[in-house]
Amino acid sequence: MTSEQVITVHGERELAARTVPLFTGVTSEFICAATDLDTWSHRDTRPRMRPALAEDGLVVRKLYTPAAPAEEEQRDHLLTLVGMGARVRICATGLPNETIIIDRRVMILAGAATPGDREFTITTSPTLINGVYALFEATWEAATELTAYLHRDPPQVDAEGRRILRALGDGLTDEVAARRLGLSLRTYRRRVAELMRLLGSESRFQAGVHAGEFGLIP
Amino acid sequence: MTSEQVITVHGERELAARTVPLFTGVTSEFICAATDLDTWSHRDTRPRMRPALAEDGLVVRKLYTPAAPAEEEQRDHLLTLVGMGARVRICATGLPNETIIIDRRVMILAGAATPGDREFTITTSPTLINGVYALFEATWEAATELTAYLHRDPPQVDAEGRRILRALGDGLTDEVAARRLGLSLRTYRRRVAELMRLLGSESRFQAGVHAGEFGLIP
DNA sequence: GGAGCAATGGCAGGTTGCTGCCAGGCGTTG
DNA sequence: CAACGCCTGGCAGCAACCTGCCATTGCTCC
Repeated sequence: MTSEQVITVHGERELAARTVPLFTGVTSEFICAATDLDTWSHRDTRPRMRPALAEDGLVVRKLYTPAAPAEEEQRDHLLTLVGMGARVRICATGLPNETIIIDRRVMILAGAATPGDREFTITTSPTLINGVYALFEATWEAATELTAYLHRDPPQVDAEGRRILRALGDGLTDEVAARRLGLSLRTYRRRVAELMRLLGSESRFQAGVHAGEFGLIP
Repeated sequence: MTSEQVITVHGERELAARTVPLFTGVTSEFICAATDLDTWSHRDTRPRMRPALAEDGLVVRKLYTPAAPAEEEQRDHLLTLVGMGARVRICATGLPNETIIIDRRVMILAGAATPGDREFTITTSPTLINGVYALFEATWEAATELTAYLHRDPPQVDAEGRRILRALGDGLTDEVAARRLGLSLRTYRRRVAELMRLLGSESRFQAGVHAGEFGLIP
């Protein structure tokens, strides 16, 4: 039996001191998963990433929630990254605390956002890293490419719309669904027509496919 | 700055010695992600799980790849677990090395299956665990319930069926689609009805959702 | 208050989708 | 050949869905 160290640092200051050499020394792969861009790694790596990305052989993968491309500034930055060769995907389901894996040798996990300093852990344990790496792969596979994600019209569906989509997804007839949602048949169908226009669908089947693709049928 | 230990053990023997008390001491949540059931945790926990599951308040979540329910024996075992109150989901995309999180306080990650002994790491670092936990959540959300997964008839859709699904997904009316596929309207609708029965759908919208879920609309 | 506006819901008449029934074609089997 | 089963496609009738029109309601703004 052996034991390995997991270094825990408090606050971004201390973290930066320890990780700057890591970021500049990336050779083969840089992986990052986070909810949005408003994180230390964003602020920290932006100036340093550019030269690294220019080289060949370096894979940069970034995984975010839909919150990231929601704001224009962040979306533009993401597109810039894509233009520089990074691969960016959006994951419809909730995402982890920030996770970074460098060259599959070093991993940094961010703790919960507490009022005081945040905690970060840095580890080099191959077993730990491989485990998290595989988990990341699974999430990555299920996510959609940023470009494809932005290509879709922003499906801004409100709560009622989602209830209607759920009714449709449950296979209810319009009459039953309308009654269940407290709408008149006419209004329900109006809503459905609006949703179909919103989804760019020309038939209910197609609308079902689209709604599924947008993750609106949970 | 503090540092925490990650214990690395070699071989299942040594692991069992360290983890048996953990397994028996589960109080609130037991999470397991793996490719299939042929793992140490399966062999190890089967006898001990039963009483724990009987109690209320204990959540057991298990995440597997489609390989797990492929074999009848394993499928039966999974269904038994479900019957005992565990939640089992199947993740279409690749899955991690075996991961176990107990009460969100202890985490065990399995290393790669090397010819010799396997490595396992045991850690209690909250930051590490929370990070992996959130990653697990994301994968879990994207996965489908075992019962729903088994409920699907094996979506054995032949080439014509897929052409029809594509026509539906393109939003064509039955008349246009039938003409384009060289079928009579009647036969086309027969096919659609068959597909809907196959997909377990009660409306075309629902069929669209299901077809999308099965990846039949590329 | 009254004009304007947006949302609602009833109605009517249309299209589309769904299915039972039956007639015909085609290959297999006795 | 005849009988049988299977698939096809036309027809008819029904159910479901779609939408234009208009009266009503509730709201803001002048």
